[in-house]
Amino acid sequence: MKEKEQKILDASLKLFTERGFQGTSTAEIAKTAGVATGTLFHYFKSKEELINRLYFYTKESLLTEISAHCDDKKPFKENLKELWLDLVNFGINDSNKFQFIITFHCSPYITSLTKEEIENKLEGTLEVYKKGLKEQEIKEVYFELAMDYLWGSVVSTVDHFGKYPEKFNAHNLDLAFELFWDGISK
Amino acid sequence: MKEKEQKILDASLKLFTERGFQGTSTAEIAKTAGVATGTLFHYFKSKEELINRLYFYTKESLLTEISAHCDDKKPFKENLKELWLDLVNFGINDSNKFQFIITFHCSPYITSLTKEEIENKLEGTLEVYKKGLKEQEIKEVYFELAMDYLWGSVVSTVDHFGKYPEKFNAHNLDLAFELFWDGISK
DNA sequence: ATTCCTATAGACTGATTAGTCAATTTAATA
DNA sequence: TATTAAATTGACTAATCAGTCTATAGGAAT
Repeated sequence: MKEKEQKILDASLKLFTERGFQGTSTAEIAKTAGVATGTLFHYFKSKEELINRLYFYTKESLLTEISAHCDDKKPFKENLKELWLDLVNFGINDSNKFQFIITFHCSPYITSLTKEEIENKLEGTLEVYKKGLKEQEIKEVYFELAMDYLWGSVVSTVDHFGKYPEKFNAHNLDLAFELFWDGISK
Repeated sequence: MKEKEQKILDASLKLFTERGFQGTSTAEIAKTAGVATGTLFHYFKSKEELINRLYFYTKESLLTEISAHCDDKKPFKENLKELWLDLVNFGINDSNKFQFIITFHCSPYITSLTKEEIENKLEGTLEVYKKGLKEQEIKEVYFELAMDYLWGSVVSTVDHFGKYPEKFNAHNLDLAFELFWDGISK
């Protein structure tokens, strides 16, 4: 990826997250990225293409962070905790990307094509869960409900420690995971 | 409240939720409400005042819906379930208001004054929780974490049934509550 | 050296925006 | 009925916006 293209993505991520899509002008993005508006439209044919590429880029970052969490030697709870912790840590350390994802995941500017492309990449992650289900360690709630419960727990945990940074430590992180785990386990 | 003022609030709620704050023009709001732009600015001195009054109004609606859930004769779990169900049902039945609240609760357009005013009204709701804590029915997680866990569970449940409306029935609602309850209870 | 393509710049444009203002209608009161 | 204040209108304006266009600069290939 070209250097200026990356600068434009970084600037957009920051500004879209802070002020929203319509609240951010392409002129501001160009200025923050240190390029001319013409350069922005050279790499991205419209503001909408820019936000779609940005959505794809942030979701890819998230997926990279959470790959490979199914070590058959470890107990299921441990595998699941690693996944949960990776998601929460991504939310806290890469908070701009995480906030962008949750703000724009149901935005009308993101085309369904963009969403499909990235959702397809998510399949692997689900393996952990399927294993736990097979081993009957977790409740027999249907798959979609369990997944939304997992994601909801991650989002509310990240939001919580964003609101109370002084509470962020290993002990409270364990507490938050146990809330999630005791809900989902048998 | 004057009739046209209410029409303007209703139109704003719909349009802000669908297209965002910056994505909605005052001209569109006025047209949807069936008034002239001059009338809009007669009742609301700016677009920002409009969204702040709307935030206050939607949060008041939410609070009205969830009042008085501490019947000492009933077991704690039942009281808490009523509160949880009222929140979830509000999210599903008044989905515009609910979506507006979660979309704009950390928006820069809502002043901290507006937020304070409404948060103060929330105190009463917490009584249920305090009772359960005293009776040692729930885990000794600190107060703020438990509250954020409760709200997170409500949001993810509402989102879930919004995504899969065909799954919305009493049985699955109970399932979703049990996920929450088994997390928080001892 | 010449050709040709990509990268970069920033002035410019037509469209849209939040908010104003002077004129008019409505409603209430004296 | 006459008077006055509040409600309502929509044309108007100055500012801002997304995207275009023309002009250069650089570098690779011939």
